[in-house]
This record gives sequence, structure tokens and C-alpha cells, in this order.
Amino acid sequence: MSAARPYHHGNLRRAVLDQAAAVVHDRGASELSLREIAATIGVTHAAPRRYFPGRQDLLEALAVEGFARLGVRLREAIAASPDYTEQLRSVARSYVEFTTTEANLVEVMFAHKHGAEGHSVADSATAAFSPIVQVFRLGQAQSRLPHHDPERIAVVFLATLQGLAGLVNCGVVPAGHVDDVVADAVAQFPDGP
Amino acid sequence: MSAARPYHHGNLRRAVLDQAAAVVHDRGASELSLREIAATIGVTHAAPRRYFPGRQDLLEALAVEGFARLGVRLREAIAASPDYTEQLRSVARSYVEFTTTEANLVEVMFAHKHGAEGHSVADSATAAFSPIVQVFRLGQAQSRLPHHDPERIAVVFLATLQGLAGLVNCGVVPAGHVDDVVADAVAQFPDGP
DNA sequence: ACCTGAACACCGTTCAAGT
DNA sequence: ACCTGAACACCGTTCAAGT
Repeated sequence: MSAARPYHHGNLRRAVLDQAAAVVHDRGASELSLREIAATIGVTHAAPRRYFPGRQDLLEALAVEGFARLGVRLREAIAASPDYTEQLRSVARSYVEFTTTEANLVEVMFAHKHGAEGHSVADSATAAFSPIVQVFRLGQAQSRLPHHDPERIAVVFLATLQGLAGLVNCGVVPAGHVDDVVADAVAQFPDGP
Repeated sequence: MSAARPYHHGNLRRAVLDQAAAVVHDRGASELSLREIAATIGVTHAAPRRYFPGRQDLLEALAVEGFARLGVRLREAIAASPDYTEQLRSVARSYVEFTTTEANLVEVMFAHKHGAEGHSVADSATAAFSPIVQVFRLGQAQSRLPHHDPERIAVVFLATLQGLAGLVNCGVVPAGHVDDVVADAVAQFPDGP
């Protein structure tokens, strides 16, 4: 009776999250089943409920991790770009690339009102979006933006990218036109000096 | 044995659609149950399957009707506005008003890829969006837009509004700031002469 | 043509019980 | 603390049968 997974899983919470992420990626959130995930991992269907009491809790944890991944991508895109204009282009491409590649996950991330401020999903969303505000702060420092508040123009910019991804994901905008439309969208926003 | 609903419902298809729309509006698509709808209407759970073989068929029919309603709203907004600039503002307000009021329905409308072109949902979406293209055609006739193709700028405009609605619905943009952000978004697009 | 009623496999959730 | 196993009420889907 060697203790080869004798009684409990090594890190059940992480295993559930990874498997759930895979299911969402491949088949969408509506196909996500707690029982199926438990069976795939090799525990009873009630075991994951220690960490995720309800289905909603699992979805929220997936959303938090999704926003974290998105934030990393956006920061990387900005860090790799020399100036304001290039950062704007780069962050736009990264945003749409992520949201179209991870369409099902994004649906989970933006589903429902994630509770009031202070909620974990809302907080992780704000953290993920902050790099975009940073870019417009830089633009404001280098040139004159039409708005005094960088957050306001950042919201419009973010909305444009998010809406674009939605139109691509539901097929209104053909996938082949994405790059052109993103370029059009970026051109809509004020240039650097 | 008077024929007071003797054997079959008067118009079961319409009754199912109306009840389903009510459920989606109040509780969201994930809470939509074919069995519950049938029970509410007063037929067996298998009866609606004559008209909607699967759950997906019902959702697609709801999406088609949703796009039809959206199209009507947008046309009304344009018809009530005298010139290009006012039409742009008006159609933007109408779009965001509809998509935030009918948040759950919009989720159904934009869910998944609605199949290839020629599909009923894709067609009704295109029809609903066409008024927006019309506005930019007018703008192009009255002034000089930066793009030769009104459809391209219409897509970016549409994406901005759709994304804005999404950010409002998931709580990133507070409901009280909607009007201001819409105004900011509209101001981003070229003015009339 | 339109609807019923039973059956099947699945699901989320709850809970007493085991180690 | 962590997991099992049985139970409950629900679901979508299928299908032979009724009128």
C-alpha cells in the first residue's frame, strides 16, 4: 500500500481549473460539466465542490485567470513597442488576437455583471485593462489628446476592440478582414506627435 | 365536447417563442428550459419539438427576432433625425439602449458563429446593421469621410457600440456613465460638414 | 399534422458517512 | 481536511403510440 495517490489528489483545485479551461476552450462554457471534469480527473463528482461550491464559482475562477492572462499579453505587447503609436497598434492587435483565439473563455470573462466593485472578477478585469490606460497616459504626455482624462478614451478604445472581437467571433466580420479592421479602428484614435 | 382548445394549441410556435423570450429577458439563456416553457404554456414537453427540434433551433429563432427588433429601432432612430450628425448620435444611443436593456437577448444574438453566410441568423444580423451603413453613406455624400468604403467605417462604429454595451453589461462601465461614453465614442467619428 | 407519455442518459446540488 | 456514495429533482432527446 504505497502512497501512490492514496487518498486525495495532489492539487485538485489546479487540476479542475486546467481541465475546465480545456473544456471551455474546446467546447464552450455551456458544455462544461462538473461531473465530467471530475470523472476525467479521476475523483468523485462531489470532490471538486470542496473548492468550487457551485458551477458559478468555477466559472468565476476561470474568468479571473483569463483576465490575468490577457493582462500579461497586453503588457508584453506594450513593452515590446518603442513609442506611443506603435504601442497603440501593438496592444490592439494583441487584444483582438487573444479575444478571438480564446473566444469561449472571453465569453465567460464578460458574462453577467461580475458583482459590484471589489469583486474578484471585476478587480482582475480592471487590472488587465490598466495597461491600455497607461498607453493613453503616455500619448497624453507626448501630444495633445482630445480628452483630458485618459481613462475615458481608453474605455472607448477598449470597447472598439472588444466589439470587434465579438463581431469576428460571431461571424459578422470575416476572419480574413480582422487585420484591416483593426488597423482602421486604431487609425480612428489620435496619433502621436 | 366544445372545441375549447380541444387537442392542440392555437399557435404553439408563437407561444413558445414569446415565453422563451420572456425567460431569456428575465433569467438569461442558460436558464432557458424547454420543459419548463412547455409546462408554462400547458403542453407536453415534447410538443414544441415539432417546431424546434433542438434547443439550438429555439435560440436561433430568438436571435432572428432579436435582430429584427434591433433593426426596427435603428431605422426609427434614423428616420427621426434630420441630418447626418444627428443620425449618428441617435443611432448610437438607440443601439446601446437596446443592447443594454436586452442584454440577455443580445448574448443569444451574438453567441457562437451563426453558421456561414446565407444562414438565417447571419442574414437577419446583416439586415439589422444595414441602417448604420446607410448613415455613413449619407455622410460620405455630404462630406469627405476618411474611407472610401462606408462599410468599413460602419463596422468600426458598430464594434464600438457593441463593445460599449458589453462593458456596461458586465459592469466595467458604470451604467451612469453610459451617455457620456457614447458621446465620446460618437465624437471619435468624422463629423458632418 | 399535432400531441402524449414513457424511457434513457445526463446534469447540479445536497448530505451522511468514511479515512 | 478531504473525499466517497447514494439520493433528489431537474434536464434534453428519442420514440412508439394516440387522435
